[in-house]
Amino acid sequence: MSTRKDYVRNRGRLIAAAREVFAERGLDATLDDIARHAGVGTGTAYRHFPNKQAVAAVVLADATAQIAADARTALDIADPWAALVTFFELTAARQAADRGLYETLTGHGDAAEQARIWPEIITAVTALFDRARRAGVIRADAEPQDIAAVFALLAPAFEMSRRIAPDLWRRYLALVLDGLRATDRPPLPVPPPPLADLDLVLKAGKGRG
Amino acid sequence: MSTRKDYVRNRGRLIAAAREVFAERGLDATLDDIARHAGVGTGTAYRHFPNKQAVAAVVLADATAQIAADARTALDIADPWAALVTFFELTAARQAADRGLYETLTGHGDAAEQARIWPEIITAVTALFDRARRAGVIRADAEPQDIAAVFALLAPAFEMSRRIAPDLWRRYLALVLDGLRATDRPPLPVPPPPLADLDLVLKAGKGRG
DNA sequence: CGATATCGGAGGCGACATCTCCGTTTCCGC
DNA sequence: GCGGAAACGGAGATGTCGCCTCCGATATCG
Repeated sequence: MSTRKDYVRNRGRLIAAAREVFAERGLDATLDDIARHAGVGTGTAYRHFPNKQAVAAVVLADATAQIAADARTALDIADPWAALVTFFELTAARQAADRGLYETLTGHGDAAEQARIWPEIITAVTALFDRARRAGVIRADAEPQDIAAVFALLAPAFEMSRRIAPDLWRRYLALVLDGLRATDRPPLPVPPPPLADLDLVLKAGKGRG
Repeated sequence: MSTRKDYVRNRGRLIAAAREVFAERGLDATLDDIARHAGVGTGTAYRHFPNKQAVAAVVLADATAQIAADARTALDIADPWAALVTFFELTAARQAADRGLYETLTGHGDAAEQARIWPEIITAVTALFDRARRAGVIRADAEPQDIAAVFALLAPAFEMSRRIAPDLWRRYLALVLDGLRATDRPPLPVPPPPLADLDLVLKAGKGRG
């Protein structure tokens, strides 16, 4: 913990660069990439952080916390369905803009970060779902853990958006939300995965077993 | 092209092993994996096939052709919505059982195989969509190219199914189909990607730009 | 049984990401 | 300013991994 000017400056540059690089290229980006983007040497990067995971943890901690906060904030919206839609759209927008973020949320990143953030998200979303169900605006057989699956489904939509049109994800989010809305439709054919298997839900989409 | 007993036997073993290995582990499986699974040496594998892509092409050619055939067959079903649902369920089931297949369809594999099969699929699905739209059972703003996106969205669901419960994908397919069905819902917020960008839709979900 | 096609799998090769080492540069207190 | 400690930079050592080749061993068949 130094106060030297160059040390502080480079630390700031590294974190800013990490934010941009992870957002654009995802968690596979190398620490060398980040160092180059920050305009510092790789040695400097490794002096500031023991490894790539440490940088990712710093950069992504508040991004994930933000998601949970958004879910809690959405409870302030009076209309239960509007609250749910607002939460999904805000969260999806954050993910569409940050590849590292949705990779983290959907299981490609640090398992510890997921284990920390998901229970928080699920708790907040459960409140949103309960309210929506009481109001009869969400299909009765939707469960809070489906949100983890929905985020996983949207990951390819975010990727498409990056390549084709920045807003394309809105189309497929709307499609999924319409499927989630209450109607006279037949019940979903299979129960959701048990909450205890949330980690498995998230790891899906990732390769290797 | 030999008729020696060991040659023919090993070729059969290799193709059978490739089918299993690609289905279970996806296109990232190595030809060495396939050889080991077939109980032959890697040298043998490389004598029968110039490289991994060649094996994949042999193994996946009929699987993808089957999808297109399924779409055409679905046109024989009288009810337009039932035809669409049947096609999706059949195709999704095939993909859920074969990781190599959905990786190929959604852009992780050989670009040539995709370029060959997708126009065929889109043509057949366009007929299904047109009929459904005329009958008013599908939302008017759904386009045939959305099917490529829907398959991409389902890929994570297939992955989950493999890890958690073999039928879990049915839940999320049902959700998406319910979103696709005609109702009094607001139109989708963004147009679908142009047909000309189909290759970009498919490449999404894959890493690196 | 011998000629020849085929087999098997160790290992060469190239690519790639992680992280270290040490000569050079910057900083800051005196 | 000046000197020494702190920090920098980036070449390259290291380890991993997948692709594919080579050649001595083995199987097939006339």
